[in-house]
Amino acid sequence: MAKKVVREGERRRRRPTRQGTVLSERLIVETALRMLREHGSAGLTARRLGVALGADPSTLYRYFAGLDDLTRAIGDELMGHALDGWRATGEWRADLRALGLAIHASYLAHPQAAVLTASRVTGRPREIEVDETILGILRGAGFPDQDAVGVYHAFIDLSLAFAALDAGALTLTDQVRETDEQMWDSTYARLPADTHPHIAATAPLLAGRMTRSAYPEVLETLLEGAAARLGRRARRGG
Amino acid sequence: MAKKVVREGERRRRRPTRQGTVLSERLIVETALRMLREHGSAGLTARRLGVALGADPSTLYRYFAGLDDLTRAIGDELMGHALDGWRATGEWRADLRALGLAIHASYLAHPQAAVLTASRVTGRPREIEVDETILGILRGAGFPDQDAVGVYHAFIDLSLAFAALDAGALTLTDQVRETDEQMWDSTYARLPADTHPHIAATAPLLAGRMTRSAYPEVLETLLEGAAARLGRRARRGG
DNA sequence: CGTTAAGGTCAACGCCGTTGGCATAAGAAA
DNA sequence: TTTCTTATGCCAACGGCGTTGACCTTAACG
Repeated sequence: MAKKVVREGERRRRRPTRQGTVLSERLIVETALRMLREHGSAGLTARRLGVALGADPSTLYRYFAGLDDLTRAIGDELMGHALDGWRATGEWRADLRALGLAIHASYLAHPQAAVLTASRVTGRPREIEVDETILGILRGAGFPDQDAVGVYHAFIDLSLAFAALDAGALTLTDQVRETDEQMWDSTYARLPADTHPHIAATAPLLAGRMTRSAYPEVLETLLEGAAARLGRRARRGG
Repeated sequence: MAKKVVREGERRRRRPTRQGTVLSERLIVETALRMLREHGSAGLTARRLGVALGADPSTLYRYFAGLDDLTRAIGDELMGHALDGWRATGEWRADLRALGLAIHASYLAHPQAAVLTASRVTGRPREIEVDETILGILRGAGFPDQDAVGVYHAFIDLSLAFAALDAGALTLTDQVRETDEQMWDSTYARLPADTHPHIAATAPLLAGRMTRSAYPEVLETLLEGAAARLGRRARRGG
């Protein structure tokens, strides 16, 4: 077996597989992401990944301690994507909004991966970079450390939580998702007004709204709250 | 095979299994919840559930179309638990806060189930009951339908999203979770101040905060925002 | 150029969800 | 009470899974 995983930096011998591919951590993660996108989260298996790479499944254990370890690497890759598509403007509220939406979008672009990784602390480079960036924005905006950490915590968990929730909906098979979405028309819209007056009264509004994400609005509310706190503190002359 | 699932209401013959248990949808769901709690989400398999019930695994297919179907039923059960431990007071903000925390707590009490079900629209009775309740609170508080639906959407998705996120952390095996939590001490606290000044400056605050949920604070922020909107509308004399 | 061990392959283990076929006893009908 | 039907249980099997240990092969270092 793979007694021990060699870290990417210390890897020396790059021996091609029988089918000729030269493996690397990066190649494996990218291939896994592609498979997730194309075949869904149930579509990523060690065996299939092996076939896609042109390598024996057990070879993966030379690079990752197990699928769980691979999962962390995938999560970090998503964080990296988010950061790559973001630029600082110096205006804290706009920057946080943009970064939050970028993280959300990056995860939703790979829903299967998002579901697997959103609740993990990877401690890998790109994740750390994101955290440093957020804290920098907040402290730069004048939030005292205590508040900065509070807003950071709310911000990152909110973003990941919605990423996972919204991604979860996307990972369902087409058929199941359709069933879920039609629930608003088929079940909720037909509840009689005498037993469920409030749902009945708002059914059309619900059907129009519940199939898209509440994340942008909630994020805006959070930023609004943070701005208010910052304002109060400034006015108090803290 | 189980050609067709008989719905609970139409079930007639209650034949005991070889080992003497008399099955029912309810018994199966409760047993599944207990297994999830005791053995983790990887611990719930059709075979093990069969053993726990004293029945052949394939018998489950007489009650549920598959594990996915069982999953929905489990999710609805969690919603039921939340609602059972909640009482209305008539003060909308307190009521929503309590209900949100009850939902969050109910899901966290069964993290493995929460992860499986949080992003599903089950369309089952208890879920519908929760939705009707929330909409009732908001409309009763004077929110016009458009706003009520908006706040409802943010509220329920926020609560489920955090339930899933926080539950996700709890579903990790003890060893993995410890690794994740220690990350704040082992990795983040040791980042040098010259490369990661903001993390370095706030490391102790981070370590103290990141291992608990941000949900209560974020929920409060959301309610604050909703109250503000309601106040503005009232002052405008809407 | 010889040695070493990294990094491949192979075969096997014990799980998994699900299905088709079959047996049997619960409850309706007589 | 007996008979009949069929709901509901059981069994055996399928193909797939993650992971492991033993074994080969060859790239790279001295």
